[in-house]
Amino acid sequence: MTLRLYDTATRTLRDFVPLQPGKVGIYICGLTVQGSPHIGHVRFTVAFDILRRWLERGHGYEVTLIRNVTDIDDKILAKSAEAGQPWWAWAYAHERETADALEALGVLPPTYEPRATGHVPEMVELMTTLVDNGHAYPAADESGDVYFDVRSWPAYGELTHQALDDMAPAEDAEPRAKKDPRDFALWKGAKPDEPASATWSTPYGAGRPGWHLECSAMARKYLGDTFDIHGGGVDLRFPHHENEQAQSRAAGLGFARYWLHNGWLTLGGEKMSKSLGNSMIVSHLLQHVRPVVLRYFLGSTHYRSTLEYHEDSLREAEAALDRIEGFLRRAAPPAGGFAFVIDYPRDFVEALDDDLNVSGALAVVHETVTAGNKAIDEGDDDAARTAFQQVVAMTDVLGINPIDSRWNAGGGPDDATSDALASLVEAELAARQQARATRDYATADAVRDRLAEAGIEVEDTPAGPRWSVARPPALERGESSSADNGEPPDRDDLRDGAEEDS
RNA sequence: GGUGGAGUGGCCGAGAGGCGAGGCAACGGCCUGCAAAGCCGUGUACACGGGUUCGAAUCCCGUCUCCACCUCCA
Repeated sequence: MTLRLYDTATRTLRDFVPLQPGKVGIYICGLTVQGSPHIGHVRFTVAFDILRRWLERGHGYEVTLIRNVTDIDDKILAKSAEAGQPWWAWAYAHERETADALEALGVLPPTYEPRATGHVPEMVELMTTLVDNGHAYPAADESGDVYFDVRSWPAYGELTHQALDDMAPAEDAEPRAKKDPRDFALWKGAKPDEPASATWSTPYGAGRPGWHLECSAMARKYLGDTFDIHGGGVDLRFPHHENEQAQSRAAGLGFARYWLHNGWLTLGGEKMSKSLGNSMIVSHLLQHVRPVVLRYFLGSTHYRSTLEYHEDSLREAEAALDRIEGFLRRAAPPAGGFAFVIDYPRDFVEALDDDLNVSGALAVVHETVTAGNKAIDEGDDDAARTAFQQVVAMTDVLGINPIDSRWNAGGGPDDATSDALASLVEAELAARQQARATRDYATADAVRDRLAEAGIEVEDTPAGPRWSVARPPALERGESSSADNGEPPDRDDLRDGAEEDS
């Protein structure tokens, strides 16, 4: 089977053929660690995590995944100054928070996660190449800025299919010494009010890197001059990715062979932004909902589509996931286990190979769950076991296997406590069974009610009663907005849309 | 002005000329002492107007609406 991916550079579905057989290099633009990530910020990590898992598990590729951390930029400097902290402390705190959120969501760590500030020499080298070959120039004023000369690169605009003359020129707050208003900064000269720790010296003066240059330099360092896939959110297509490609190719590098861009998470039909307050911050939301439920929601639709979040989204995700989990627990393998065979249903493979159609893949998961439940009802152990294996294999690829120990590790009672609880519940259930045997249903139901009050759910099955500790339901209706009560809005909430940050 | 994306049933969401993806919700049934879980069934969905076709949600023409990007947003 061939994996086909939609390449936004050519706007076509292309067969994926890696540069080197058996290996795939992927660069994804990571987050600028200027604040706490909201769920819109992390959608792309789930989307590309599924791509990575499918390349590895479905196709056997060895994947090198690079996701950078932009740990210096205007907003980090501004916000840290406002908070009275060093910029690097501010950046690191949010880098940690982001990493924790992604870890909670089961996003596999990238092969390398380079920080921009750790790669200044590589950036300066790239910049020097561009100045030397005439595609970049130091600003004529004394600003210390270095600009890319878009007029010197006829292919500029190629990635996003725009003609240079049709682009609206930037309305800079302060006029800059650019040859063309569309020239973009490779390097930003140091400003007097900025901390000295935020500047590095270069042949063109002291300053700090521009955003675009970072990614070109880091992609080259870890993936080579030419690599397979470059991914990111659609908003990064222009200017960021256009600029990356222009500067890298102008420097003689092949750069990315396929471009993948993911769609938005929307709320009320509009792009999620920070003006929502804190309710959508991943760490806040995870106080109310299991990580696997949020992961299911974020990964439930095609990566290029917008994904609409509404107040019932997480409850729907939880219900769907509970159905899958219910089947896996019903079909739990014998204590001794069995030889596990990875066996993806054909339709599942076709769905994911078709530009990662996760909705189609999830449909196969649910159909397999239905077939498995039916097999259990009919006592067809072989069919039930096959379905069990398939559902585990498929949900592992999507990162939503509800019985994966990663979702259940930590936070629970220790073994001794669990054992004690089990003996108490089982004593109660034995009494209830005895009552049921003598048709004393009042007593039997009283036991069940008592257990329910303690948070123990009981289900009668042909094999006898089963019990489990009930979970609190995901996010009650409206809770997402009330979660913010009493908290002052972010400063950004008070600004207009042009200042929205993400 | 330029460049993209999108309008599918109560909701979320795939699909892309003929067979109603899937999930959530709802209703009915089977099973159950009763529940729960599970299974079975129930919907006449494709923004609007034309056209092509034996057949259009899907192709063509036109219209409307929404969203995004256009120099540091995932």
